[in-house]
Amino acid sequence: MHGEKADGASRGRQVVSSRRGASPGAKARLPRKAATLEDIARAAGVTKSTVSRALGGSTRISAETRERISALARRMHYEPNYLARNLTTRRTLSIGVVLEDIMNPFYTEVAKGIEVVLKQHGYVMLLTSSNCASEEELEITRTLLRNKVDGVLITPVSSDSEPIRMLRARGIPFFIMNERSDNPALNWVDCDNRAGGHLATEYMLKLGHRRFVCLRSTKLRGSRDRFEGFCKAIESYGLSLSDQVILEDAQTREEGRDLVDDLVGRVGTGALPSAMVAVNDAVAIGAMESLFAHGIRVPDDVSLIGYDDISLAGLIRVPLTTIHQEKYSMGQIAATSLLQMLRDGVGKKGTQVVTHPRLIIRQSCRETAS
Amino acid sequence: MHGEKADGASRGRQVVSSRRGASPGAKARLPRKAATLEDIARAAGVTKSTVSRALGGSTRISAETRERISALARRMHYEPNYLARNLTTRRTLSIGVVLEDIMNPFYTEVAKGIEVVLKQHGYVMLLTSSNCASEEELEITRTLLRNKVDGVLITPVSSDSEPIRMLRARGIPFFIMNERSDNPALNWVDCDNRAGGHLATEYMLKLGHRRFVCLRSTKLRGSRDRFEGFCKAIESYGLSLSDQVILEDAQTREEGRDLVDDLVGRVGTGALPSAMVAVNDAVAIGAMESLFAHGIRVPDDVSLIGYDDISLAGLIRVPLTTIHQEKYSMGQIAATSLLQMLRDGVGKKGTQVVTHPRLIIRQSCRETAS
DNA sequence: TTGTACGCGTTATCAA
DNA sequence: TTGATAACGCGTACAA
Repeated sequence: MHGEKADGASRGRQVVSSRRGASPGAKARLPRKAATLEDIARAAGVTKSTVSRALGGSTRISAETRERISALARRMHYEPNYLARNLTTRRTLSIGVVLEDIMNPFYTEVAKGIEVVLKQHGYVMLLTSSNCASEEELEITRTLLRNKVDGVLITPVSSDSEPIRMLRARGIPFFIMNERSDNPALNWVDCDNRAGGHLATEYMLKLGHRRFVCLRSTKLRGSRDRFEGFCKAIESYGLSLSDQVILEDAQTREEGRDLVDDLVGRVGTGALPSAMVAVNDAVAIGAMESLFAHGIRVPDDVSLIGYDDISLAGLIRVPLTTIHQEKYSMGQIAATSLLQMLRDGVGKKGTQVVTHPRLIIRQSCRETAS
Repeated sequence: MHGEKADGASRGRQVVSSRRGASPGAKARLPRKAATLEDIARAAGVTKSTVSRALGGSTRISAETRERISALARRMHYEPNYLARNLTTRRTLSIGVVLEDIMNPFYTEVAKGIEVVLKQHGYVMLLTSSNCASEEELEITRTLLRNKVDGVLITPVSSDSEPIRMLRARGIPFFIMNERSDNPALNWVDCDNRAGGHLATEYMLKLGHRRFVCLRSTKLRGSRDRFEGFCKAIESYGLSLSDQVILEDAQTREEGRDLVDDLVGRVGTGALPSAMVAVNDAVAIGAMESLFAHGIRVPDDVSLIGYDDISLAGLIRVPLTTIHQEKYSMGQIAATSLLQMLRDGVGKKGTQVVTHPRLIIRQSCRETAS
């Protein structure tokens, strides 16, 4: 601890010239030169090939020299240069991860699932957000290619977007998350959103609700399927869709709040349907804010159901009944499968996994009074 | 668009042998060989140095050839190999980011701030969690070194931990987040936790509270300073610390809940102090759960204040009064400063930034009845 | 304005 | 078991 400061300054390291700041006019500071195979070879009195073998765990080397060289390498704080290694081996032990948005608690969980698996296998993760913008997604993908990632995990804007084509063209193994494709060659893991939408709506129907507000989205991933599930459930009960209030463009918490604000402003608090189905938890939370702000109680006056089961769903004002998605698993599945592809090669037919939604009953829904 | 499928398959590319899967017994699939400078040079009838200059924006090249080569490069879908480039330029345009835990909403916001800045400047982010474990942190740092990141952003287990020493020894620019150091050479951005702890407690005192439960931690980053702020505030009101209930080892929501469960079990619901100060929001949320479970209302019976202002703090059952930390800014500041160091070189004295906590008044605190 | 030649750190293929 | 040598893809002095 006390020796720490002296450490960096006084300890004699191999490279004497080419010190930082030594060369005049060098604006940007370059890192001290790290020990290389060559350095160790020199110190050990062998060639770098021998060192490479010793450290690489090759069999064609005597136990004695291996031990000697390993000790030396340790003493010299040798760390292999993965970049240089990639030049010959074509592998970087790095995986590109493209998510819609890191901040989104949904994707945060996915990221965690990925991270755990990758770390376990010694891979690093190059993480970026696409923000759902095609151009940005494309740019990111290019950057990943330039960095020679071994594979890519991606929640693409669309499964036939340009980045997907690029990855295919380059032959880079990749795995699609939270989206699916008809192409049997592609690998993906996706939630059964249709079933989820149906599940949510059916639960409300079973509680006796007959008039609905549906806060849907046309842009959000999987939202179309969820809406289809909603419609199917409604119709299976002999109800008419045209009797329901369908609000579009509900993506965020703010939009959820504003849409409900708007609706209440138009129809008043009295004529409100007794049930609300939201495309996701964020929208549901926004809707709940608006309802309470108007003196409408959840679930006493209006029942409300979300989708995703993000971590805060159970912690909000009224714990949210919602549809659970296996987010952590989604990341794990994708990462594990990708690494397997890296090991075994990619087959003709892709790996395609559908995860199944679960209803999580909390306190935001109740039976209708009637 | 329609030509897409044919693209990868039919267009004659240089490398004819060494196709994927072509070589028998090749277990791991290798990516198709991407176009290199050499390939373009051949196609253009020049040398690779010319191509390098044309694409690198050098001035010593005729506009005509530059245009011709650029067009060719575009047509051949050329992407520079950043890894190979690093061998000569010593820069990778990549930054290693080490956070305690990606899933932690606090660090998620920090990560977002970092990501935005890095992307803006064309850097990629190698993101990992240390999970607060020294060995893991060390291993991660090694991996980052091996990947030759240009710089590192880190929330270290401690500011004099081994990884910090390694980075210093290697001369790799790095920036510490959410932690500080006495060493004037180090760069860090940290919140003034002492002031924050004081702020929270003082607010409670002003509301009339005189008996406190303090849910503190000895492990958590910054928790000692927060506790000091707590103590100082208590004493400045002429109160005795020994009259307060100090509960240690409160880190997580679960621990917050269990500690309060415990306390209520021991002293009963009647003799509970009127105010609770938690080391962070997670602990506060756990405490709130426990209180409600015992029929103790917040803020009617007990006032409760958190710390961090994580995104869900305003959304929980009773919107949480808390101390706000500039998390997003913290990431931004660290990333921006690091990139600047990369450009201008690191000076003798480090950049050290203290961010100031703010009190966010919501609904979990109220004046004492008396 | 362009070409030649070399080095970066590593693995791989020979030959010794 | 070891050594010499050639890649790998790129940048860059230096020469033309």
